[in-house]
Amino acid sequence: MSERNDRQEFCETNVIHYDIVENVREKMPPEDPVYDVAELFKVFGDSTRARMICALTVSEMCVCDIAALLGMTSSAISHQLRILKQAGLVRNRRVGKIVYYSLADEHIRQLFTVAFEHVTEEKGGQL
Amino acid sequence: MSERNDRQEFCETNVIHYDIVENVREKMPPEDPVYDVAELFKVFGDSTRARMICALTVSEMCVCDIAALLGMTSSAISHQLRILKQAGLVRNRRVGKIVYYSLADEHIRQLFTVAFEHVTEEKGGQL
DNA sequence: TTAACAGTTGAACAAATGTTCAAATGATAA
DNA sequence: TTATCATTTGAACATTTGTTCAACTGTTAA
Repeated sequence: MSERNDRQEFCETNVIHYDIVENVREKMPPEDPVYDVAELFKVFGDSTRARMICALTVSEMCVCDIAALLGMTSSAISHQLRILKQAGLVRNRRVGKIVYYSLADEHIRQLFTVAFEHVTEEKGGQL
Repeated sequence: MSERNDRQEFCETNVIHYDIVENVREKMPPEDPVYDVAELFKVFGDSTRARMICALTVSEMCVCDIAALLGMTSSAISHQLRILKQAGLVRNRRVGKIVYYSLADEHIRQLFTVAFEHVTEEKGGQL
């Protein structure tokens, strides 16, 4: 996590395009939410967690079932579920010994949908 | 990156809800795109890169200016721009000594917009 | 040619991350 | 109670990752 950085090299002291830098500084979104967004994407940015989220998009599932579906140990899944829970992305409910997990927010589906559109369009980027 | 995993513990051999697991297995998106999506999110999931993308949302910028704006060295920025370039998220054009970078795709803005909505709504998640 | 400088690159290093393993909970059923 | 089992947890480990530093391109201008 990059915090403040006072280290200054060469190039940094004399900005080339002062007007552009100031313009962007004014108009770009405030710092804190950007860090939160990065944090959110970081949680999505692991293939195991991404697969778990895709699975939970279809149906509520217990730890054991997710582990079976993805071919991993319950321990590994549980660790990742904890991360998803802390990020507020999943909810859970307990029924006896079994804990069912489900998606906590509709934004998640939306983000994955747009991301899927992006990766399935074969490099047809528009300027 | 989690590849295949043949390791089986206890819980994995006897799936609790066979019907649910099979249902999800059928309906969840195919494997490969999910890995691509995770890869995309991983690129977004670093605060430096996220800040760079937010800056480029406002205006095209050169390496030096981005470094000045974010208070980092050009080297660090250049390394990250390479990652963004490889992911197909930024384009660049050279004008003399200066290299200008800009966003390559409209999906990026869209993804960040939705992500911002998510993080700014203070935990008001709907079921 | 030479000097200056924007940008890139590779090696090195510290910090963060995901999985495994073993042990511990917590709930059910005998 | 005891045994069983789904789940959680913490420590350990290997791997990945971001930044720094120094050296190197490539372009401009003297």
